[in-house]
Amino acid sequence: MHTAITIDALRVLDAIDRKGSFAGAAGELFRVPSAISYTVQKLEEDLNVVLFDRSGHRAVLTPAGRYLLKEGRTLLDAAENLAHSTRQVAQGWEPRLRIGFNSLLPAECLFPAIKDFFALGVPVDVQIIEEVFAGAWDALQSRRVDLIIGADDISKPSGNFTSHVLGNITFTFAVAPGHPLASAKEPLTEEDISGFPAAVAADTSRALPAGHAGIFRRQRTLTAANIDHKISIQKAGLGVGWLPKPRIQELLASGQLIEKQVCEPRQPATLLAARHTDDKGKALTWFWQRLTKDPAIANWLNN
Amino acid sequence: MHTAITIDALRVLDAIDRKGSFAGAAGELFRVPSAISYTVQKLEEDLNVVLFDRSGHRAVLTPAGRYLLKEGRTLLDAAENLAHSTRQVAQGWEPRLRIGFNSLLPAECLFPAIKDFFALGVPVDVQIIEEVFAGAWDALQSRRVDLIIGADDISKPSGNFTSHVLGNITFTFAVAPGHPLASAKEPLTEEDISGFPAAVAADTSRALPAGHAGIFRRQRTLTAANIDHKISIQKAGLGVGWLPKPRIQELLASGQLIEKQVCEPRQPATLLAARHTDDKGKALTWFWQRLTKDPAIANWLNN
DNA sequence: TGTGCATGTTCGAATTATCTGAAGTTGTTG
DNA sequence: CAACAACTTCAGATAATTCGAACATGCACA
Repeated sequence: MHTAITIDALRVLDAIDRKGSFAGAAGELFRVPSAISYTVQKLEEDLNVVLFDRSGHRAVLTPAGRYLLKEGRTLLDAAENLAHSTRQVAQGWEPRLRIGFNSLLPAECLFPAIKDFFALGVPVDVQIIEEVFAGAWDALQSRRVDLIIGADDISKPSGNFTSHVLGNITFTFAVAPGHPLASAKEPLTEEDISGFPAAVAADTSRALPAGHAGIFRRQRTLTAANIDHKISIQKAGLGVGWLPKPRIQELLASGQLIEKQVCEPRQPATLLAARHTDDKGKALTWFWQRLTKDPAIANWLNN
Repeated sequence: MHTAITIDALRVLDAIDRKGSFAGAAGELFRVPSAISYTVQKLEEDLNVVLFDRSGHRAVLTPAGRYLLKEGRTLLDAAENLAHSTRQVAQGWEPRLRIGFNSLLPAECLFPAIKDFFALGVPVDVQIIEEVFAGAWDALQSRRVDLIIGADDISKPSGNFTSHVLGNITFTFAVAPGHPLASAKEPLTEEDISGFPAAVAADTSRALPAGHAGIFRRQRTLTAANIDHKISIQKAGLGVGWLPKPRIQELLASGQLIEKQVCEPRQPATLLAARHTDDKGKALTWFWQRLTKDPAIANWLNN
């Protein structure tokens, strides 16, 4: 069995530097000095690099040796971290939890739960992945995410999923104060609306055309990168369209957006939490139990 | 000599996965299957973790085993890169130079320099690797590339890098008013900061895994879908990190975010040439001196 | 249901890697 | 110049790893 760099060799270099000599390293590692010498010479042979200048009484690291020592410490730390986190994964904690949340919701809904989760001190990285309405189930099914907050209740695919009703979300047709439609007579007709560009949020879900839900045909569109941009576009008067009412409550109150009644109103949508029934990760389980009981989302939907 | 994780054991895991069986790994590594079995059992014993489910006919990785395999590959790559770059430090001319360039730039920018370099007649292979804006630093840090032309400054990791500035945008290290770092003594040290989760904006245009509990980094991460979510996360006090100053000017003025001085301030964001400072390769140095004086890139940016 | 095949394990023996102990070399210091 | 310390050399001992042969088990197929 042959390898150039070994974890043990890096440990030896580290001990030599910290103790100042081969003899000091030998003491720390419970070996004899010739074993240290053997390990260093083997490493130099395998790398084909001189690591110590032995012209003097004491061996001194060469630039290459010092480089290997320094970078090798990073590798040593990484190896220890890997052992530790592997043990934690073995105990049930998955290394990463990807939460897909509906872009209609603001990410702030998740923050109290995430804060509490981090306080547990377990080595799980949490990743918030924005998914549009239609793409949530697809993301869960294809395992781009482990948990969905804000899935719709219509396009649930076949498979072993568990879901939980979070609440309903209402939509408002909104325009900027200076937009011609702001002073138009209500309720707005399709004719009124189709004369202006519709602001559309791009759908991040794969292989789905840009969202048509709530848009009238034959109407020009201005596609935004995400829901925040859609809101900005409508505030700027560049486009009109439906927006989730809780997201723009403050903008409506301050007059930066104007709510208009339309002839064909958009029905509220039901939002679900969803997961694969069989997934057993401890972090997933923790978030599921927490978020299905969390009033923050229900409160936000109702405001 | 005793250690939990060895480079050789990780190599064995890697071969088992790639070849699909212990027997396949044995063939690839020129060993007999019982030697593979011995190595795996030794690793399991040293870690005190079951890595393979042997209830079936074929051994199947457990979640902990899969985790170790995945992260272990990072360690394997790092060890190989360390051997390579140590030789580079020792020898001067590195055998290979990998140049990552920003996909916004055309590769033609590099051609005059590469042509002149080949005319030198030195035995160095040059490799051009296309990287997206945010992925450039990751490529450099993980040593998939040795030199970056066109790096951004948003995702620059901590570490010893050299860069050459082409244009400017200022960034601010920001925390929420109620965050512990808000009242911490300035300038903040890396130690101060690494005790709190870092808010990281995921790069959606490239299939890079979002920031994970990297075995090389000790700081926890919370990955946001985009820069807006990163701002929200930091406003909520869930994470800390760098934000583009013009984007948060109003939040700073209104007190929703607090600007903190840090020991290692972030350079302005623009297209940069970037490299590891300690890398001493002669080819790297040659290209660095050549490309940082080359008007071709600056001319292209100004047109 | 029985057979053949493939995968992985067990275990004794062999091989290889790493270590120890003793002696030697070299540089520094008093 | 002698004493001391650091590191090297080298033969032999010990430990780790490998091999080879036999065994156990699961799967596919007739």
